[in-house]
Amino acid sequence: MLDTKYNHIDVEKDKYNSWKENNYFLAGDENKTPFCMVIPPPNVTGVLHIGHALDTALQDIIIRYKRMQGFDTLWLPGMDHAAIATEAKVVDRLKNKGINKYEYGREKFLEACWDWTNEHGSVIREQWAKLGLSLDYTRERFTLDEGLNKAVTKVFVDFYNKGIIYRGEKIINWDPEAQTALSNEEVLYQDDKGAFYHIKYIISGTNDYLDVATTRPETLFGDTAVAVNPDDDRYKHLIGKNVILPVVNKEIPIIGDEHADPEFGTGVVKITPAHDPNDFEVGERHNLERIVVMNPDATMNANAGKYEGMSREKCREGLLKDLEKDGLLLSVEPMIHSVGHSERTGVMVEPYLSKQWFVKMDTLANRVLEFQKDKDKKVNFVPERFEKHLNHWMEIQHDWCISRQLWWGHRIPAWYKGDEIYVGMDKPDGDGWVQDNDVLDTWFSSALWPFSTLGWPEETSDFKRYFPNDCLVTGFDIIFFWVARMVFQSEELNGVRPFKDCVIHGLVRDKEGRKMSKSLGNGVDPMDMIEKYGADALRHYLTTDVAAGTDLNFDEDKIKSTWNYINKIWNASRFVLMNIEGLNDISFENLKDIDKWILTKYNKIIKNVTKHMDKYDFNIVGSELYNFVYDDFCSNYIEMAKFSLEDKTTKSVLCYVLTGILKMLHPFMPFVTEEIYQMLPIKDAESIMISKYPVYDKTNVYLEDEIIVDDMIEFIKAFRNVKKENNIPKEMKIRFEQGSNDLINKILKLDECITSEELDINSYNVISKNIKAVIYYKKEETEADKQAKNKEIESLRASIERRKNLLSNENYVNKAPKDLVEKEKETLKQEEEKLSILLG
RNA sequence: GGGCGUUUAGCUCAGUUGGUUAGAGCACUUGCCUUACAAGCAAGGGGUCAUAGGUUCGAGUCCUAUAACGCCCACCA
Repeated sequence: MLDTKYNHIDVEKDKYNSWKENNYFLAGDENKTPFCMVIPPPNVTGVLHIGHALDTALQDIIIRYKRMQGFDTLWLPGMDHAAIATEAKVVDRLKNKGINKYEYGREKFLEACWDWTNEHGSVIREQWAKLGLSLDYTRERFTLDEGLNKAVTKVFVDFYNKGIIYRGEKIINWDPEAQTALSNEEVLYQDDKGAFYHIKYIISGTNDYLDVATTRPETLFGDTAVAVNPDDDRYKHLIGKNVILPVVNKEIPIIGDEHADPEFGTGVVKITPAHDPNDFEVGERHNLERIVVMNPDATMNANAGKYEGMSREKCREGLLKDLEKDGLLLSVEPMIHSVGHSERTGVMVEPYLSKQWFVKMDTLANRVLEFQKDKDKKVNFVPERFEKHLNHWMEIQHDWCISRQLWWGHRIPAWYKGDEIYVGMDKPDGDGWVQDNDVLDTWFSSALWPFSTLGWPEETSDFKRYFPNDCLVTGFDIIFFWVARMVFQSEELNGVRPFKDCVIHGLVRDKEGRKMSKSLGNGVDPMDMIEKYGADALRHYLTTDVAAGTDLNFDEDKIKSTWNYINKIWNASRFVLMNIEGLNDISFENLKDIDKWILTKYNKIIKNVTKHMDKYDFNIVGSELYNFVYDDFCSNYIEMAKFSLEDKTTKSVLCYVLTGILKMLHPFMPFVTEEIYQMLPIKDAESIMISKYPVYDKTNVYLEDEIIVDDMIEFIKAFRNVKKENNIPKEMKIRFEQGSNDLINKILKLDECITSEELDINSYNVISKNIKAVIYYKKEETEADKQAKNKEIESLRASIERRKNLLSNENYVNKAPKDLVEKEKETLKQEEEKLSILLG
């Protein structure tokens, strides 16, 4: 027998391993229709956070639902090597041991990375188990494993041969801390305090000057021109002349270029082609020299003259002083401007001229935009609005910088000998070839994840069976990083979308709505929550609290109340199990009104739940089931069934409906539902997770009987209300004028009422649709009672008035659905009757 | 500058194709240890659905404008 209290620790112990050992997580039943999802591979940098718990719980709900519906479900696990993130962690770890990465050497460093990966990988696997995720571990992959490495290399080589991947010298985002290039997505912009520094650039051979405004004076050493707009009347006569670059004292030309906006600043722009992407383009148009003035660590190089070796900040300070001394600093105008920072290290990103590898985006992106117009080819976003995010990103079409100056990752399959480049799967023949030192952006490999994990580029049976995937679940914050790239890669390499549906969820924030972060210390460890309330409560809370796609403000009190909900389910099950011992088959003979009533409600719930599960509307499913469990099943059916517990039909219905409830709840709360399922006397499977999901059965829908019991419930509620609101004493008598009912007597314990005529001093009417009764009791009507009665009469009159108006409105009667109008008429009739009784 | 989201009870949030009196949890009031559950049960209080217009017989829901807050993208010499 079950304990009186739900104990999540006991319930969740050992179940996961038994599921796993029984191979319930395994895919591959060829008799079934395949359904496949791949997990967004977590970084091996650390442990899972609450966002992972949400993300994976959603996926487990989908996969368990589909599995119970009879699909051959594959949910493929794996992890991401997370190039820059992991490398930073390992560098730190070595640093703590007094080891420098470069002195340590590439090979040994990579070994340290693998150690890290193995340690954290097993922690993550333990956490997946705690969460109850039904992942097929026989197919687990790692973005840096042999097969995926091969896939990545093949894509690189093929793309190079097709001209989609190229090597070029361009301005890229440089992280001076990690000392690597970054993609645009890895740069976060934030508003910083800065200033517009107005500097005097003397026009050669005159005493005149141009007022050049800049936010980055220290890049002055790389200036190779000054630009004005060719249509700017103030300056256009100067085009072709030279100015003297301050401090450096060399002549640079004044050029005319559209880039100079006459409306902005002074209308004069210094051009630094090696340190600004716009200037780079201007430089290309005018064939200007590119002078790099910084080292990779963002200290100034020899081109900065006496400032060589200083940090960019120190250089700026010194330079401004010198300019001021020479009278060349005209003014300093404070301003707020947004400055790019590295997503990973947080330092200010330096636009930096450098030779890198790029993916050419235009063709790839345009194909995605085309596919999204075709309903059979597009990725269906849930909620739909996120499709706009994808399309928008595709329209921007910045080429993707994919090389990273790191060691941990897929090494670029390019070899150099003098000016020669060779790109191929293996090292070229002959001596003197040196492989590119760099590795690829970690997202380059995860972009292939939906198919590389299934064996691609080999035509494996898994690939043929499970690709394209059916669904992918992830947060909106990585649509650009990951979803977008999977989509264009798959459409280029396979000619199809990588997955049919893409379910997007929001961020888990703290209670105040702030982003969780290390610096605020407001993060929540999902493992702590599991310890305190169980994975079932955590999963149900995270996946049903807010509407799809919106952020969730984490509130521990709500998990607590979810625990209470589970305790309710536990106790309802306890009651059912206590009363159905020995039941060995389900019999629906001689169904009573209440049996028909609950079966009808139950089937309606199945229909609704299935519909919303299919639309990934889990919060709606959650509240539908919650209301069904509390109101229909516990408060009403169980309470009414208590008077016919010897009846086999009652036992059958209790068992049948409870089983269905457990099954529909199972995807959300796998552990407790399994625990209870195992105790049922009648089961259709050895585990609930491989049992059959409930199906709507119209032969068990009885609309007439539903109305009868609904009416009884309404009456019972009204009776209790009247009794309480009017302070009616226990000594009373009740006389039914219509719809007298044994069950009502029992539930309201009316048989216990004293029936002496002496009580006949005061009376009160209780009516519902078809049940009418009068309560007689011995108590003088007080002033408060009278007032309450008057208040009720007033509100009834108002309601009748409103309804009469509505029904006399021809437009309403003609246009509104007929059954609705009928209902209104019915309600009006009742209200009028009630009023006349009240008025005596 | 462009786009998106949010605004509903004291707090956190639901609200499906427009349709009776707008829901839940927590908090609050009152009464109950009614042998499934006191971490519970029963009954109740609390909302001019951000504002202003419009469409409609009917608007929390659709349209237009405005405001506040949040997010994304672009630009920022």
